[in-house]
Amino acid sequence: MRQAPLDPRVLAEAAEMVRVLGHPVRLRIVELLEAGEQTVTQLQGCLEAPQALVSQQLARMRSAGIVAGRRAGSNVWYSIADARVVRMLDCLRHCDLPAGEAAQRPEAQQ
Amino acid sequence: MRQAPLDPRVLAEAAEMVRVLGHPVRLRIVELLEAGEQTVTQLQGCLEAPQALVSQQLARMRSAGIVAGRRAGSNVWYSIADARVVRMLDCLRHCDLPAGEAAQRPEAQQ
DNA sequence: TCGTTTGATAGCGATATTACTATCTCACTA
DNA sequence: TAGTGAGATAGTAATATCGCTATCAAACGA
Repeated sequence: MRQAPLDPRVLAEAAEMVRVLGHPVRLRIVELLEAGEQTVTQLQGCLEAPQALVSQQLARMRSAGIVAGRRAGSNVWYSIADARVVRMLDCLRHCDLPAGEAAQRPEAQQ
Repeated sequence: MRQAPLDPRVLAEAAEMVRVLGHPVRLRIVELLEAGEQTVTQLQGCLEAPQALVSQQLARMRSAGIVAGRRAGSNVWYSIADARVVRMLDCLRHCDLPAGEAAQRPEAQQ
């Protein structure tokens, strides 16, 4: 039974979102944001990455509509702005390949 | 309640997979493969894209372990090789934002 | 007002992607 | 064996991404 294919526009949108998420730092950031709003400094602390890098990745995600920032005093609190992201994370978590899948990949074996 | 974060190794793996999926043509290909094995020519027909492009994207996905090809005579039948992909598609489909989400994006709201 | 903290950007070099054309390798068949 | 259809791959130019340093701009506190 054929699944209904994604509408072309939705697919393009989805690909764009997925691409932005396909980066280790950005993926970790959204994972951290899943727990609630975080400031750049907080994220920076968790990621142990230079501030500029964190800010850059946030900017990229912001312009993709994945996260949103809200200024409060001298801080900017970031949060997830696209519901699809949460489900993607959920999915990735529940799909955590049990170490076998990666191993049994043929790929240049021998 | 904090969700258990993705294991770092799994996260890196996941980011890699997600990145590969984050491309309109590749995303469409896996969507087509969801319906079952397809040859390159079949995919090419659906995608209306030059053969080399399809083959290249397949190669990229193959080397990422996302799809697998099996030769049968002069044809190569491709199929999805990573279970996570199917769930990702599922997730994207069930999240198909009904044109509203994109519109109500805050984005530089004051 | 001066210094500090928090965050955003500019600019840059290195590297990766993209999509294309042209070519090459198979497997099959006349 | 020559020809053909199905795929894979080299080569390439345009563009995008990555992560860095340096700087800029607010907001705040002394």
